[in-house]
Amino acid sequence: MIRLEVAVAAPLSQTLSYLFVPEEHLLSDHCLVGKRVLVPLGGRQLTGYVLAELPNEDVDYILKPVIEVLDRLPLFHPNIIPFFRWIAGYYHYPLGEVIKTALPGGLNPGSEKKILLTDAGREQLAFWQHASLPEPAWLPDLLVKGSLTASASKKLLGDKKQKKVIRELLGLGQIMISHEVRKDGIRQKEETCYSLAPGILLPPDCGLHTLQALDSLTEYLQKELPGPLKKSEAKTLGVLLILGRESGNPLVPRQELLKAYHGSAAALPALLGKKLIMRGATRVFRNPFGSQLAHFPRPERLTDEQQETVVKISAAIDAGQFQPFLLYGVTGSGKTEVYLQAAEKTLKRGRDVLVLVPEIALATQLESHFVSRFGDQVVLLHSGLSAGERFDQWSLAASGKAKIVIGARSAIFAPLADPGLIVVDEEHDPGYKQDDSLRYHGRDLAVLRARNHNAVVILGSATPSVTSYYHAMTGKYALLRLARRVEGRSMPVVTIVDLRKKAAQPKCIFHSELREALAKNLARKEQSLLLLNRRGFSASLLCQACGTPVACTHCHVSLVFHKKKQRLVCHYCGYSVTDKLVCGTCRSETLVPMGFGTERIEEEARTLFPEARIARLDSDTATDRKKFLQVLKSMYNNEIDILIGTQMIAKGHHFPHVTLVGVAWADGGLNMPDFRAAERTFQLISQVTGRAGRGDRPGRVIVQTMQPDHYSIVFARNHQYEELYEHELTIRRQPRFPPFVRLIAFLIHGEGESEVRKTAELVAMRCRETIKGMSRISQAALEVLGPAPAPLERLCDRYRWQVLLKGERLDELHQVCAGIAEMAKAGGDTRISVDVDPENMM
DNA sequence: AGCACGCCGACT
DNA sequence: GTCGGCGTGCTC
Repeated sequence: MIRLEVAVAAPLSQTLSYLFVPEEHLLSDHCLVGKRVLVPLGGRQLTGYVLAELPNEDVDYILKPVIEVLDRLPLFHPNIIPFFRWIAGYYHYPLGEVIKTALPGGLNPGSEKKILLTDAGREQLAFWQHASLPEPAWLPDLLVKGSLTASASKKLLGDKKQKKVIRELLGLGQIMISHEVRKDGIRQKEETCYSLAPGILLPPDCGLHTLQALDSLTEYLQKELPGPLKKSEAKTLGVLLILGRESGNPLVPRQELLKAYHGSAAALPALLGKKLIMRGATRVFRNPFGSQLAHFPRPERLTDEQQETVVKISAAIDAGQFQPFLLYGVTGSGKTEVYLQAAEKTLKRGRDVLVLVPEIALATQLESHFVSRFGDQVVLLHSGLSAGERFDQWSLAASGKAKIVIGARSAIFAPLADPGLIVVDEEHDPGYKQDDSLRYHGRDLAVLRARNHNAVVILGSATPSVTSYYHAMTGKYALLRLARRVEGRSMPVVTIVDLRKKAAQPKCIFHSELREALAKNLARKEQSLLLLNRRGFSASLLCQACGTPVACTHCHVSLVFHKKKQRLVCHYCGYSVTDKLVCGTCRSETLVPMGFGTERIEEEARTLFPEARIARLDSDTATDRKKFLQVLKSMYNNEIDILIGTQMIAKGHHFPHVTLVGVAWADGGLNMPDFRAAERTFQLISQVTGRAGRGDRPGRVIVQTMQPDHYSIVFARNHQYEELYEHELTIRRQPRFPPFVRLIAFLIHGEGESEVRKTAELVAMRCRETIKGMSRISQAALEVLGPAPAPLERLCDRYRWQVLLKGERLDELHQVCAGIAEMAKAGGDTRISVDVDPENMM
């Protein structure tokens, strides 16, 4: 009998203990740590994660036993558990939910309340169908199917009504409630295999046989094996023997047998009957790699800068100590090759490699490079995979079969036993910060995990985040620089076009410079890229009579007009209406599109250059990874002249034929109430600028803006990263903002406006009170801002208020935070979420 | 999060 | 008097 420490997948701040009674034969050598268990908790059953096996000392409550062990093999290594615990503490999130977030989805069984129809109910229902429909609408619709989960009915009826209906019908005896355990949706995929039965006489020289020599082998087997044997049967045996030898595994998948010799389909059952072969199953791992990955050969030589960088990283890998690097390399300077060589070195030392990339966009590029170099040691973890593929890739890493994991943000939790190198590519990318539930930062966790494993971590970027560069300047990270592009390519020339002066050309997004440059590029048969960071046709529809934009009914934002769909869409909650509208304020019917989106740019480009091959890439056109890859591929193959898109096209792609990049409206993000707005604008322009001139011909960039003198735009034009960094520091020193302080944002949101405001006031008050009770020095260092309505003060029918906490020391901040986390469940549906190190201030 | 337990208003 | 509304607190 053992006691287990279990973190359950529920918002509990503590872990719980359960009893486990092992079966005799499994007693000693099967450790449960890292496996999931099904456990009872307050009248229901849910998934828990075993964190430790504890000595069975007495406790003052009665332990309940584990219901079931859900895994045969652990899902994570025990050495990652301190990492999970740290995350739970740092981000003020329940440990069980942290682990649930970390694991691939779909592995979370638990009991579920189900509504079942009784015989009486069935009769009643049959009667109703002949007469009129009964009041609860889901009765005929869904109970006909036999059962309905309580949560599904809640969705249909609303919480209150459903409770009433259920009680009524329960009283009438027409339904009953049952608790059923919902099992994993995800299974291992298995494949039928055959092997030769043991003890079969083998030909002495069988090591030499190949499929070419099948006929002689068949003859041999037919002669030597006892009992009459059809030719097809002997041949099947021969194929089985050869394929088994070739792969080194006597279990041969049925599919491969059939492929090699079609006649085996009929022979297999006969052979089974004669006990000459055996049937089995092996696990197969679903393959998420697209069929057509480009092959990238190893470059013949590195640049001097690359060489120097690799040497430094190699030394750190050899030392086997925690060492963070910030690799600041301009676009096109060959950071990827540095990663690859560092990975190679790490593998040689017998350790694992973890590579993080921002969302799917980059995975494709880097993925190809890593697969070209390391083959099937590489697995992939990102949102583009199906749940089954994800689970398989996870298992490959967990079992040690795969040594390299490439993935988006959540891959930081990949179950590698011994990561010796963690790479975070494009470390400045805001996509590394998860913006709901567990609000972790993939890059920050990468540094932490590297520290836990005594690993090297490389944060790579052409435009490092101000925070990371600050850490490099203050000695927390070692700085590595790649200042020059590979093969002596020059940085593109950037021209800034002042949109204010060109207002004489109405309603055209392409001002003369850009239009002429596009035409020229088209004539030269070179590719162009056009960036605008807003999808849809126009930013809004404006009432011409009273000037009011059409707003979302659920959010405090204007609706974006999508011309092709002929709908107005809310980009926050997805609400949409047809464009046949009148102004909500003055009933006027003349609504005019205002502002631009990628859809509109595409339309104008097609009118302007009817002969050009134009494509658009944004989340409207790239609905899945396949479509996304298709566009990238045709771009790569020079089948597109002008590619229009959102930031999706700015990130990390290598398009060797692009020589012109246009930014339609560079300062679009500058007016956001976010202290990082300028930093982001600089990054976006620099990143997209970096797409130009990556081939033999030099690149050119045209940036259109209303604020040509803004420092972020001027510095981006001149490729002056350090200057931007210095300028940001002077701005952020006073009033204090990161990197000089750390932030914690409390977001208070709920349906009731006054309730939300009141709770926000309470949160701010509680913060200030806690601070009052602290030392003088702490009081001076800590600062509470707010409460104030969030910039997006209403989203998805919920009002939003903010309280911001500033401080330098972690322990002080967390002390204040602890008091707030306690009150996280305010009255009604008003919630307080804690965002440590917020990236998105909206 | 869910669910039980417990304390007050409007119905038979 | 009870039914059923929802606020508080616990879950090994």
